[in-house]
Amino acid sequence: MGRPPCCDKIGVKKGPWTPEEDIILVSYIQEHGPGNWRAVPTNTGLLRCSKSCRLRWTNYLRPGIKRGGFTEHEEKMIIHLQALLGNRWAAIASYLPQRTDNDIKNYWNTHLKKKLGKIQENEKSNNNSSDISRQSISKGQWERRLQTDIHMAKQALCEALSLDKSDKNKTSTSIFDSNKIFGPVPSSSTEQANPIIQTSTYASSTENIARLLEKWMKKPSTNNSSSSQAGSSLMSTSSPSEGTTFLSFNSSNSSDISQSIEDHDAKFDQGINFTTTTTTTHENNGILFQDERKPILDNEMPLSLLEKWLLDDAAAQGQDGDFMDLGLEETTADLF
DNA sequence: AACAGGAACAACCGCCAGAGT
DNA sequence: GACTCTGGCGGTTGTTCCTGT
Repeated sequence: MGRPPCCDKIGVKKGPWTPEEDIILVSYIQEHGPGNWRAVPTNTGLLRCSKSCRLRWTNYLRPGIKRGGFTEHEEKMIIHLQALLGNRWAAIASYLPQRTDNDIKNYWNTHLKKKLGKIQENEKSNNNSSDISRQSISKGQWERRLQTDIHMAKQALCEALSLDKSDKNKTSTSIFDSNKIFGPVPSSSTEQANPIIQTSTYASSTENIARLLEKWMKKPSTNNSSSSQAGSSLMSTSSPSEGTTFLSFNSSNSSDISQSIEDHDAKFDQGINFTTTTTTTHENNGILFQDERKPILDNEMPLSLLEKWLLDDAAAQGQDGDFMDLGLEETTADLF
């Protein structure tokens, strides 16, 4: 009946990981690859539960993680994505390939939330009612636009897949669930206008968000990604195994590592996709590592496009401004 | 130099959906 | 179909570091 327990709670070590534990874990994953976390503690002798091993790997040891201060560019992306997606840190992190959801969550809670709070207080104290009303109007506009585009996307997909229209009445078989991805939509007349949104389920992957948003993109971006400082920040961390595509227990090869980051970022900026499990041919002290950077899925727009959309005031709106002109621009503008 | 308070971040906790048996 | 576990996620906590007094 069922699976055996992943670990017994007795004798499980808690608290900060030691460098020795990190090395053991990295060595094991290097040999067997990530996954099957249940087997990790038993096979490595680590007195950690499988969950702890997984978290340590995904949040700290995984190659390609960028640590250190967030750039202004990343801050803006997080703020916009948070406004759009809510506290769906994993979804937000999928658009910041070198950041973990935990990192983004922490950064939001410790930095950005406070910043935004202060700004909102300032706005309140200024009692700028006209701005507030304009914000709410703009927000309604982009929500409607969002729903409309979801609707259109669903229709297009239904046509493409030749779905039976009767499926629209079945919540379990419909395709999109805007509530799941975008959070509950405020009650408004748009619910009637787009009833499908209420009753659908979503394919539950962030690339779908990108697909939905793709039509808002007007032109390919030439933006530089936010990762230009990845190399320095990566190597400045204390963990012996931190790095990018390739891990090294000594950091003597930092120039190679930095170069590797830059190479990847260059591809990133050019919109060239690479996948989660791309095995690199780079060798460092005879050790091969798999590239575990977050995937750019086949149907996902290049990150830079999304960044362009997020950061370019005019990218997704007309001169009047209808989508991103939701007060956030004003709000976030004060931040920087 | 010592202390207090706040900031930053790593890690844990609890919940949930999906999958294995 | 029921039960149990895994993996993922978001929220929260605990510890360490930093800064001001």
